[in-house]
Amino acid sequence: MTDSDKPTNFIQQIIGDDLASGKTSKVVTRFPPEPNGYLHIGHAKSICVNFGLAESFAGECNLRFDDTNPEKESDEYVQSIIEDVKWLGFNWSGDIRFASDYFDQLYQWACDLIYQNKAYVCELNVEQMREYRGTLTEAGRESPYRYRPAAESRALLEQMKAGEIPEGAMTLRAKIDMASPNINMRDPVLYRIKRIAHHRTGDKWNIYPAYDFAHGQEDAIEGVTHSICTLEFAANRPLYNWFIENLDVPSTPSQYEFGRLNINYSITSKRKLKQLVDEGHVEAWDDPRMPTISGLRRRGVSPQAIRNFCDSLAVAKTDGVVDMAQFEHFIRDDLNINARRAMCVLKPLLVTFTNYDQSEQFTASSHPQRDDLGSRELPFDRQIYIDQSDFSEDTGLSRKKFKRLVLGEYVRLRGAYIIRADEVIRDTTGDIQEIKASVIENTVGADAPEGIRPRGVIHWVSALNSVDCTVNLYDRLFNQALPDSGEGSFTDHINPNSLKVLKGCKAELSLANIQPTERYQFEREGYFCRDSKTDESLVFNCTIGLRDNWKA
RNA sequence: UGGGGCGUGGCCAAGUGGUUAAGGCAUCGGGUUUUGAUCCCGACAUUCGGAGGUUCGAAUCCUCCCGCCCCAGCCA
Repeated sequence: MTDSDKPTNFIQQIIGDDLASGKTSKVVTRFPPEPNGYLHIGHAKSICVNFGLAESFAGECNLRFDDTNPEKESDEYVQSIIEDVKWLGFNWSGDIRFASDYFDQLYQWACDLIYQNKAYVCELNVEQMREYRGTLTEAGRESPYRYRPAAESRALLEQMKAGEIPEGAMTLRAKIDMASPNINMRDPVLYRIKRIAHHRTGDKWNIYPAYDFAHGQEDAIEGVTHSICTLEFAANRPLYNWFIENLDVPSTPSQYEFGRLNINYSITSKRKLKQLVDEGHVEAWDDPRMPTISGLRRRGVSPQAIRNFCDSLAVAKTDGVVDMAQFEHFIRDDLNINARRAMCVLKPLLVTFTNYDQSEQFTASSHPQRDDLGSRELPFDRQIYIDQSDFSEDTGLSRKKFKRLVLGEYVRLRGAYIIRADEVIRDTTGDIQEIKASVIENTVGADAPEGIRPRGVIHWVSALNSVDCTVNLYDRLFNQALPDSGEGSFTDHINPNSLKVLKGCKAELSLANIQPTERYQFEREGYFCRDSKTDESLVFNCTIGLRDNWKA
């Protein structure tokens, strides 16, 4: 679908209206991750939505780190997020922004609120505050500290800031409405004491602003016009607006919410992905089985495939679960068009020709539909490898069911000769060790001669001129469609067989020195890329298998 | 349960009172093919969570009911 015939979503309609009415002159959006983990496919959707909206309306999109909680954040996460956004191909407007750059301004606004008698320092502890807050059905009670004089709150806040008050002893709270049906409005915490260093501000601060007190004001400072977030923040919107209305902010942004991305057999929660890493269920954040941007990159998924997938998703208020097959479709779609073809035998079976003793070199195109991708040379010798699954001794197999090599019959070697299997050589244990076969003359690049009907086309590699490699095959990380639902932990549903390592695979020579950023199709197998974390040996990661429409 | 949000085929969805309810994914047939890939054709909701009502006409408006998600962190 092209941009023009794609239906406009509700946010595009709102922006269109705002532009038409003059409410907005230039659209400014923002992608505001907290640097407390690596970005995942769910963030990719948010990135595409925010940057995409800005681009389509000739506006701008900021990259802002919402680093208001030093406890969970680090520079490692900041760097990974920057790399991932860049890799996806988006350009943010101006410099990278940090909530921590606004800490002074935020503090000033907190003081303003105190003098307006709309904020106070509260000495209730966590348990007491929970008790006073009330429940979903009962109103809360006002804190005994709610009406303390502004000057007193102001002095106490200064002490909190100076590190003179122990953690947990005091908070700064907004004075709104303890009976509000919206629990977020029941005197929310604005500042809490955290006497720990921040990855950017060091030990300058002993108090840090809470999300609600920071986010809208950050948007206002940056001139964000449309602040787009996910559905779970809808209940925070009245509070977001309350701060914008009660503070002397430079602009008035509006918040809109859309449904976050869920994919079956996967997880899109930073917290849970961190748990997978911390508990060692996966190798790291960029484990190729992870739905992180870095994991997908290492797996061989292209940024364009991720963007195409995200663009295929609806920006709406429904919270559905997208089928993994939909993502896989876009991964294959992009790879099919852009990946060079090569051959690699995963489970080698030696084939020796009894009527051929030369060495030739064939030229094979790198892509069946794209000449611009060039070609490569394929050495052909008297011994080759084919895949074990491509040979059978069962002569009763129908041609329709088994389009591969059968004892006594013919098969086409991709880009090379038609051959016939003549004899099976077994080892002492009775396993097939080698096939003796014959090359059919003059069949390279030519139709099969009269009377010879190859059952199909199989891939191969010269046994004398190929390279050894290791291939990592992946299966879904979870064996349950919704690992998060039901009783128990999502970790109970981890697929123990999500990684299969194949050693002793044989790759064609052209694959020996490729870069991890190049993506290949190993014909008849799937799409692969070289692993970026192992450079001493040749290791390939399977991005995704080819579609398999035949029923065995 | 108070508040907020959402329910259209197996999945994601368009649809904003007026021809036979878009499209994508998946699935199932068939064709092409030196990849069982790609590509190409074809099939796939008498019905829009349910029940009433308004209307010449309803997925779209009204009423009631049912179901699912989010909010009771000094997380974001």
